[in-house]
Amino acid sequence: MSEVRVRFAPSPTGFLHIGGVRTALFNWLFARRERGKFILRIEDTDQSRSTEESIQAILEGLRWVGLDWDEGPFRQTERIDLYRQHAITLFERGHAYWCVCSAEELEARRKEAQAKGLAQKYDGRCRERGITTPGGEAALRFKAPQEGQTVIDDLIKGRVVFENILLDDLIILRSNGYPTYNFSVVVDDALMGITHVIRGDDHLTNTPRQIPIFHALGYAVPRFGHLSMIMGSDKARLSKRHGATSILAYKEMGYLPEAMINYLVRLGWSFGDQEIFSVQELIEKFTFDQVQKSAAVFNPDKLLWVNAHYIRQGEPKRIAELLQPFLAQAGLGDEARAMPAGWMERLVMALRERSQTLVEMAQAAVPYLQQDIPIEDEAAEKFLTPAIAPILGHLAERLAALQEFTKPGQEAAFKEVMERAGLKMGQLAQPVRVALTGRAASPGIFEVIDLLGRERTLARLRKGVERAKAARP
RNA sequence: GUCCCCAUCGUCUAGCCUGGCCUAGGACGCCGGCCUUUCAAGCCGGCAACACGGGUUCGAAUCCCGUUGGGGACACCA
Repeated sequence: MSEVRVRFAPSPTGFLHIGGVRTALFNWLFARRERGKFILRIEDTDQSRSTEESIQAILEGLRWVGLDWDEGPFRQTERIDLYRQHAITLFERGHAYWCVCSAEELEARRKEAQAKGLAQKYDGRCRERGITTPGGEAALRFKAPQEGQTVIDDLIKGRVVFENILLDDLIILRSNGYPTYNFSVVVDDALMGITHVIRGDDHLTNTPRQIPIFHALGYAVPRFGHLSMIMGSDKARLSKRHGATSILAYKEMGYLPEAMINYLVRLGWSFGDQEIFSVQELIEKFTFDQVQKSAAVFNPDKLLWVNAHYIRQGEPKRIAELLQPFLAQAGLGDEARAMPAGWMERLVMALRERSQTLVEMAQAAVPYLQQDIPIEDEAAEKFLTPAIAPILGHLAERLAALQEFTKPGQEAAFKEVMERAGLKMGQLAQPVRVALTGRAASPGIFEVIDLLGRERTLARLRKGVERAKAARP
């Protein structure tokens, strides 16, 4: 049984987007499950549009989501000679011919054909010219078969049949000596021993163009699997118009890589009713026959839910580490680092049930890290009233008098103050919450006290008393 | 225009291959409730779909044909 070899072959003409990551993920999962190889190949033969920056963004994006590759990254621009050699071989064997039609002529003919409602296909006028050594600019065209059918037994779509009469004589070598996509892919897939070509749906019609090239070159044809596209809420193909589509943008928005993986895999693949999968589980369970044939709409709300799930379930220590850059961005990096060991983990445990992203968590962390906190007007108006001032003052006294500043003592203090004032927990806790955090919503009040510690708790409580006294009745 | 792919709640999907167990299940979101020191989380409940039309069959979400709708491809881009 030969080894499974799959590849992810992005073109570096922009950032790595969500759809690309999903394609890479399905390839990677299949490779890992089959104990095969996952190969990374950069298709940068478009000189004018490829950038080094894009290449780096692709590598960084893949690393972030944990899709490690076994071979590569190979770059097609470093393999140009290989393509030329193969192209010449094809010419020598009579499978290709020189074409001297200019790009302008071709464009004009194409437009004319379109206007007349005819097939937009090369008319083959250079096919029989038998040019052996082109004088000026010339491109090499592949002689596509014009009879019979090309059948694909697709891993996902099933049997797909194309009539060869529809096949165009594709240019395989441009007049500038560079190979075109449909040719370099075939040469690389063949030479790299790719056994399964798993790629986007948009390549399905390229497949019947590529298969004859494999044949002409005398190489084995790999198996193909075409994944459906991911669309935006307007059912149009996902693009910049739909907001963040770069995988790294999600990192910056505070999403966890495992959440991205989990969400993306469920976009088109399923395992019964299960929603949450660890990567290990995915490797064990992933199969192509559970991959959906139809396109899927990207749903940001569900991604958010998955992310919140992983924030809640994650190791507090790790979440705390991942949170650090977001705190730094909020100007609280130094404060966070100054906290005693284990404190950040307690903070994470207190905030994780209320944070859907790390950005949200960083915002929620402000009252516990910042020295002076603003008190939201609406919250103060509602809860820091003159009537509550003496009661808060009393609570501050009781807390200050505690021998040990621990939860049982704090609870006793609250209880005593409540009884004396004839208040219920909610009536006391809300004003305290506003005084301590400046907000009307927060983790449990004793968790807040624990995070703030004795000094800050007492200071903020006293400050709250002043604010309450000064409030309009 | 030509060719190709696709079609279950608003969205992701189970079920379809191997018709009856489907008065179509789960998840996100939404609505209501419970819990409760707030907000969440959690739990319980609700709303909501087999695109349409023919066939095949005792019986079709499931098989076949057509229609409609959506997507993709038709470059010296990838």
